[in-house]
Amino acid sequence: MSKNAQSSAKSCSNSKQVGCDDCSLNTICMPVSLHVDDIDRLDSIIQRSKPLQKGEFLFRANDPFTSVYAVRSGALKTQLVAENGDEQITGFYLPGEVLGMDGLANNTHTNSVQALETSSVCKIPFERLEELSVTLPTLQRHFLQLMSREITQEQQIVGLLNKKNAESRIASVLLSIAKRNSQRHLSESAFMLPMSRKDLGNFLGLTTETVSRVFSRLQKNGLIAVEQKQVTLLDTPALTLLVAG
Amino acid sequence: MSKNAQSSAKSCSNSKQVGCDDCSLNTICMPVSLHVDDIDRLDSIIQRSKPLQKGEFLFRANDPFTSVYAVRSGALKTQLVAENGDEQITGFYLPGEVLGMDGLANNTHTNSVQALETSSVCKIPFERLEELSVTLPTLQRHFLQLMSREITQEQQIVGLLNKKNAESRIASVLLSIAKRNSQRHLSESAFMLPMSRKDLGNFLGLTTETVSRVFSRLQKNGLIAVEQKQVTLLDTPALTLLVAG
DNA sequence: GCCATAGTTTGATCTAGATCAATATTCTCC
DNA sequence: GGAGAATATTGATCTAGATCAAACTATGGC
Repeated sequence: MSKNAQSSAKSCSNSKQVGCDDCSLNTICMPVSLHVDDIDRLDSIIQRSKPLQKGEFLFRANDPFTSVYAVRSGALKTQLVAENGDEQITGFYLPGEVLGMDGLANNTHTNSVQALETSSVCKIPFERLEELSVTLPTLQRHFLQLMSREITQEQQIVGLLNKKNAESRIASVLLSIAKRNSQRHLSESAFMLPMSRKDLGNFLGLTTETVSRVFSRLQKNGLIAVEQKQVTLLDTPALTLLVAG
Repeated sequence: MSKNAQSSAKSCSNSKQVGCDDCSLNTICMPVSLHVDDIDRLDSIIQRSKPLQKGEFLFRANDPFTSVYAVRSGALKTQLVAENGDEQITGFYLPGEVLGMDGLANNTHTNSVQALETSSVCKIPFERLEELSVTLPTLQRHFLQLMSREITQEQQIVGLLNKKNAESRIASVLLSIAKRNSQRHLSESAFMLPMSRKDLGNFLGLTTETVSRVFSRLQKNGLIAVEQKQVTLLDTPALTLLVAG
């Protein structure tokens, strides 16, 4: 059994055939109070396909927009590619999180989405979702909220990049992952980073070397323990203070 | 007549009582094909109030979310305020542009919005808009697109901050304003910057000094002419190249 | 018109993080 | 299991832009 398959099996708490109503992630991706038969209707439009292997693309920039996607297991990164070829990672997506709304503006995706490890997603065709939304106002509102949250998150990142040094930025990402893990009832103090130092640096506007140095320094100062991709937060209050500072 | 009143009268091509159907900005803020009576229905929910003076707030962070707003004249800035007090400007909004969608996520605004000069806005109560959207799917879709565009714009800014130097960032903002002016059939090579050097620096993650120096350098190299807030783009291709480089 | 205040410009110096470079470690695939 | 390729760490040096400092200029209030 490969390492990827292991980690996939571990992070995917649902078997392939499970529906939304049985999915342990439904409180994250669809935290709306829907009737049982409404959930069934939602469930009926959702397509589940075979998992993406590490490095595989879910879709690419300029692909036509058809659907949004909920992550079921694994982890993915979204990225923009500039004309000159250099890439900007715009986000990391963990189980329960929804991505793909970038494609709505022009019916074409601006981001490419790539699996960081073996990952599976639920594909939600947008036209079907829109039809469903007409009779389910709370579902409609939920999607507006998801998008609004995406906007405010991006704005937070802009603030992070403009106002914070390398240590704050790294601390912020670590705490963000911790928080999202705790929402999935996983450990919020010990976890596997799904992305490389390079990806993390790209996302945060830092070089690989700086990311590595900051990890070493945080470890030396007893705020975290790092062993390859395994990270343990040893002093969350200090990390929180770092982010604020 | 004050300078502000002049610039307001100039940039506001609509008198106070004009409706959406007569508003010269409707191709920007509501570029959806609506029937005449649908426009009237939209028009009927929109509230127009007295202009904001420079420095006045449209709303503040933590205010309850009730409405989104279309800029009719003037210019506004949106900003986040961190716990430690420092501010991050998240956007500048010009006539025809819609703001306030940040409040949808938690029914509370995360941004504060402040007038950079005398400005008037159309207030669009969101609940009324939602009701209207049920029977006007194109209106619904339009709002999703507005929000999607906001997400991709923020992502572009993240890329700008992470990958580009001071000159590129400034050039990028100048070209952005030029483009938005041209959409309003104003000059795209000569315009008044509505924001201070400080605001521009805050937005772009630069100090006032650096903004000032870059302006001087771009002027010395013949790419722009600057006289206080009046900017003239003298070599748009070179500026475009700067942004790409 | 005059003053106070805020905003802008320009110069000198400093520094966080980039860049360059070398080594070490971990994956990958035969 | 081993060769080669990624990926990560650590060190030395360099630099874009910050910071500190000092004029200079526009602007709003009286």
